[in-house]
Amino acid sequence: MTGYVLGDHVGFVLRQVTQRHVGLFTALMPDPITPPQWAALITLHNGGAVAQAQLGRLAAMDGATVKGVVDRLVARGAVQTEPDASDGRQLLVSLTQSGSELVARSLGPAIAATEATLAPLTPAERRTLLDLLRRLT
Amino acid sequence: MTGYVLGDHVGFVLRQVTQRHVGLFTALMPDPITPPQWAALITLHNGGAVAQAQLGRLAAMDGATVKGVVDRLVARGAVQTEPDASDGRQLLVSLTQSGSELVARSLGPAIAATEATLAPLTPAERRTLLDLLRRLT
DNA sequence: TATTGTTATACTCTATAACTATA
DNA sequence: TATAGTTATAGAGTATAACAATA
Repeated sequence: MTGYVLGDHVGFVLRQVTQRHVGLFTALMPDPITPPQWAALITLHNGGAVAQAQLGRLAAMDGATVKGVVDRLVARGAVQTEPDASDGRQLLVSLTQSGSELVARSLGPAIAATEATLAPLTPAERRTLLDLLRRLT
Repeated sequence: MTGYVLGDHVGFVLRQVTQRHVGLFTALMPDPITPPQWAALITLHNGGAVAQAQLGRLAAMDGATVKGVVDRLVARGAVQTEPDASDGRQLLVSLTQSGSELVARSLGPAIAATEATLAPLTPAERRTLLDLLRRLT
C-alpha cells in the first residue's frame, strides 16, 4: 500500500474526462471530425487564412501535429494550402467552400458536445471549472 | 464571426491542460514512463497480479489500449504475464522485481508531477477542481 | 449459444529530433 | 540566427473484426 490512489491525481482524472468528452463529441458531430480537426476548422472560420505554424499556435498544436491534421483536412477537401507570396517559408491554410459548409452544419453539434460533457454540473460549477482549468494551461 | 471561442469550450481547455501535465510528468519522472504506463504500474503495485482486462478497467483503458501498454512494459522488463490456471481465458499481469524498483523510485516524482500541475491553485481550489472533474468522468 | 477475453489491424493525435529552406 | 515547414520515429487512444475459451 503506497497511499497513491489514481483517482486523487489530476492527470488520471483529466484522461478519464477527456475519454468521455471525445466519445460525446464523436457521437454528436455530423461528420467524422476529431476535436483537433475541429479546433483547426473553427480557427480558420473565425480568422480566415493563416500560416500553418500560426494555426498550430492558435489551436494548441505543435508543428508535427498541425501538419498531420492539415494533411488529413486537405485529403478530406475541407481546407486548402498555398505558399505565401510575401514569405516563402510560410504555407497559408484556408477553408474550402466544402469546409465552410462543414463548419456551418457542425457549430450546433459542437456546442451540444460541450453541453453534454458539462451536463452533470450547474452553470456556476461550469464557470468555476473552466476558470480553474484555464489557470492550469 | 460565430461567437464560438475555443477557450470557452471544455474540450479544448482539457487538451491544453493535459498537454502541460504530460510535459511536467515526462520531465519529472526518472524513467521514460508515460501516464498510462504509470497508471498500470501503480495499479499492479497496489493490487498485485490481475487479469489484463481487469487491469484495463482499473486504469481506464480499453482492451486494445491495455494490450499495447502491457506489451511495452513487458518489453521494458517491468511486468510479466502468465496464463491464469483457473480460467484459460485470462492473462495475469504482475510486476517484475525490476518493475517494483521502478515504482519505488517513481512514487515521489509522480506526486511531484501532480503538485507541479496544480501549482497555480490553492489547496481549496485543487479540491474543488478534482471534485468537479470527477463528476464528469 | 452467449459471454468474456485476447489478438490483429487501421487511423488519429502527440511529441521529439533532425533536416532543409527562407528571412 | 531565427523561423517555417517537412520527415522519421515512437507511444497512446480508439474502433472494428476475428478468434479462443468458458459458462
